[in-house]
Amino acid sequence: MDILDGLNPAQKEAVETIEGPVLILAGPGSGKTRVIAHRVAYLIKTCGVSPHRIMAVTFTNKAAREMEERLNRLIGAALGNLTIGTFHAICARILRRDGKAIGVDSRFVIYDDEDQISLLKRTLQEIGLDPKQYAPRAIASAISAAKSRTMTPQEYVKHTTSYFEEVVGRVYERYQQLLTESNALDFDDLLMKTVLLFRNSDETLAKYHSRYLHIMVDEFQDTNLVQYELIKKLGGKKHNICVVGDPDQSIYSWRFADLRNILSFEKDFPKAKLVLLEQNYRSTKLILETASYVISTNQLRKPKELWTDNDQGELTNVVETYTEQEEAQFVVSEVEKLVEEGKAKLGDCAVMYRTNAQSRALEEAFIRYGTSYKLVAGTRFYERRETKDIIAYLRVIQNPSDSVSLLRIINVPGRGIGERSLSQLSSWAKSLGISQYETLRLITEQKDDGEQTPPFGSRIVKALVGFHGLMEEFIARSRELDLVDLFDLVTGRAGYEQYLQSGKDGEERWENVLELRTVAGEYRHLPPPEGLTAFLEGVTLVSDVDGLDETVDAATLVTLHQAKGLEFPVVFIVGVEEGILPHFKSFAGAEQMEEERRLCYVGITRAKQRLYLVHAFRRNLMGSSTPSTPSRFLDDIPKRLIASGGLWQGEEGRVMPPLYSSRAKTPAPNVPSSDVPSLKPGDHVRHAQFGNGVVVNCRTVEGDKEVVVAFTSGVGVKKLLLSFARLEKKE
DNA sequence: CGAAAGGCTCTTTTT
DNA sequence: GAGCCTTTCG
Repeated sequence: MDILDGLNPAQKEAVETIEGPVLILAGPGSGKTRVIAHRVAYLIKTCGVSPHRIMAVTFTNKAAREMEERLNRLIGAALGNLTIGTFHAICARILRRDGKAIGVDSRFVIYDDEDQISLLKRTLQEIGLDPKQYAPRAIASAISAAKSRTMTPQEYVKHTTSYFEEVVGRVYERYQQLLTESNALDFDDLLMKTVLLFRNSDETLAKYHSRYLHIMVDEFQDTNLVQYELIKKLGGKKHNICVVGDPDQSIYSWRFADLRNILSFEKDFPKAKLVLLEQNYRSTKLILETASYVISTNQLRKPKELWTDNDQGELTNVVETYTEQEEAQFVVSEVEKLVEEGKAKLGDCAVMYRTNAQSRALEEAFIRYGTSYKLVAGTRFYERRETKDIIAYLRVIQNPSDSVSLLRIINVPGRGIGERSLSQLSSWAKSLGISQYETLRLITEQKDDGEQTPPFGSRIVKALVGFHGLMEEFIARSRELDLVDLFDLVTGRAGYEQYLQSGKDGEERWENVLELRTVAGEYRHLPPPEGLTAFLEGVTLVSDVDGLDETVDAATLVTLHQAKGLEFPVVFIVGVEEGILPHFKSFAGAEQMEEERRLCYVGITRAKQRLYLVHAFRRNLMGSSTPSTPSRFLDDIPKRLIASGGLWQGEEGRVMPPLYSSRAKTPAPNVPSSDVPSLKPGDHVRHAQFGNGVVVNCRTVEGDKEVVVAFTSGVGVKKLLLSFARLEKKE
C-alpha cells in the first residue's frame, strides 16, 4: 500500500514536503493526526530516514500511543527508536541522560502541582511571608510564567516592575534553591532546564543536532515560548520542522501557551511552506455550520473556510432543564433513548463540561440509571492521598534529598514526629547546609558535628532513628528487588496497610494502593534502578486522558479541555450558561472571553453526528443554588440551526421527582403562605403583565417556590419566583 | 502529639 | 461542598 493513498491534495502536500520548515494550519476533523502519522511513515518508508532521527511531539501520552499504533499499522514493526512523546516526557529523558552538563543529577524527581505548592508554602514560611496575603497559587503561576519565558530567578529579580513581582522574585530565588537542594524539577523546569542545557552546552546541542533530522509538533497552538525555543534549537540548521495547529483551538493560554508562536514561526522561517487543511471529515454539515457561527464571533482571528462532504445531519438540540440534577438526568435518559432506538452505542456518547465539579451530578445520574460511563480522572488517581504517600516513599528511596516527599511521609503512618520536631529538623539541616535526610543520618550515627547536639528529646530521636533505619533498609533492598517486591516491602514494613485500614474509608483506600501496585507491575521487568525511575516518571507525567479506554462500551465524561483531540458521534455539552461557559473568570477581558468561545468551539467540533447544548435554570455553586442564564454563545447560533424542543419536560412528558432532597434535612423557612397561592402543575393562573397561562411545573427552592408557566398570550414559557411574581390563581 | 470540631474562603481549565 | 486552617481537648 502506498503511504500517500487516500490523502487529499493538501494532506498529500503536507506529507511530501519534507525539506525545510512547514506550517500546517488544520481545522478540526481535517485529519491532522493522520497527516503527521503518514508524514512519519513517508519519511521512514519512502525517504529511507532512520526512525532514530525523527522526533514527534504530541500533547498527551495517549496521543503518542495512538500515533505509535497507527505507525505500526502503516509501516509494520520498523519503528526502531523513534522519539515520540510529550514535551515533558521527552525533556525528562534528555535531562536524565545529559543534564549533568548543567548540574542536573540524573536521579532527580519531578514535582507535580501539589508538591510545588507544598514547597512554595514552606518557602513563604521561611521568608516570613503570609500565605494569605501571597497566595501560593498566584506565586506558582507567576513563577511558571517566568519559567515559560526561560527566566531564571537571577534574571527575574533584575526586571521586576511591581511590588508583587519583587515578592515573587524573592520567593522564586529561594524556591529554586530548595528545588535544587531537593534534587527535584517542577514541570516547567523540565522544559526550561532543557533549553538551558542546549544554550550552555554546545557539546550536548551538537549531539542532538546530529541526531535529529526531522521534528514534528502537534497542537502547536498550545505551545509556550520555551517549547518553541526548544523546537528551534533541536531543529538545527536544516530547519526540518513541521508544526501542526489550529489557532481556533488554542485553549491553554492560562498555561502560558502563546498563539504568537504561530506568527513567530512564519516570521522566523519566511520560507516556511504553509499548508491549509480545510476539509472536515468528522462532522455533519449542520454541526460544522453551528461551530463556525460560534467561532466567527471572535474578533482576534483569521477567518477560515471549513467545509465538508458529509451529510447534512440533524439540527443542534438546545435544551433547558431546571436544575443540574435534571440536566444530568436529561443527558442520561437521552443517551439511553439513543441506544434503545439503535441510533448510537453507549460508547459513542460523550458528555463535556467546563469544570470538574460538574461531573458530580452527571455521575450520580449515570449511577442512578445504571448506565455505564467512564470518567476521565475524577478525583485524579495519582493525586489521592494514599497514592501520593506511597509514591513519596518510593521517591525518597530513589532520591533521599527529596525534601517534599520526606516531610510528607516522615510521620505517615504516625510515628510521634510532630510539627515542632519537623521544623527543628529543617532548621538544623539548614544550619548545617545538608539535606534533612543527611540530618537523619547524623542523628542515627550520633555524630553531632563536634559541638552541636541534636535538639531533640530522646523519644523523638528514637522515632527519627527508627524512620531512618526503615528508609535505609528500603534503599538497600531497592538495589536488588524488582519494583513490585519493593512496593510490597514498603507498604508492609512501613505498616501502611494497617494504617489505612484503621482510618476512614480504609478498604477503598487500600484498594487504590493495590491499583497502584498493578501499575507498578508494568515496570516489573526492568532492572532495579530503571524500574523505579521509569515508574515514578510515568506516574508524574501522566495526563488524564491517558487512561481513556476506547474499547469499553460506556459513555465518556470529560472536561472541554480534556476533549481536545477526541471525537464522538454524540456530544452533549452541559452547563452552557453564563458564568460556567463562559466561566466567571473570563468576564474580565475580551481575550479570555475569546478563549472561552474557542473552548466551546472545541467542544462542538468533537461531535460527528449529534450535538446537544444543555443548560440549567438553577445551578448549585459552592453549596448554594443560584439562578443561571443561558450562555451568550447560544445567541451566536442562528435559530434555523436549532431543533425546537427547548425546555425539558422530563420523561414521557412528566416532570421527574428531584433526585436528591438534600433540602429536606434543613427545612427552609417557609414563605408566608397567606398571600401566595399554592400552585401545582395544571393550575390556571393570571399574571399582571403576561396574562393567562397554565402552570407547567413548580418546585420548592430555598424556601421559595419556582413556578414554570406556559402563557397563552404569546410570551411563551416563563419561570417565575412565586414570592416575586404576583400570580393569581384562577379556578 | 494528634484527633475532632468548627470556621473560613473560595468560583477553572492541567503537562 | 470541600478543602484548608485554627482551636480545643484528651
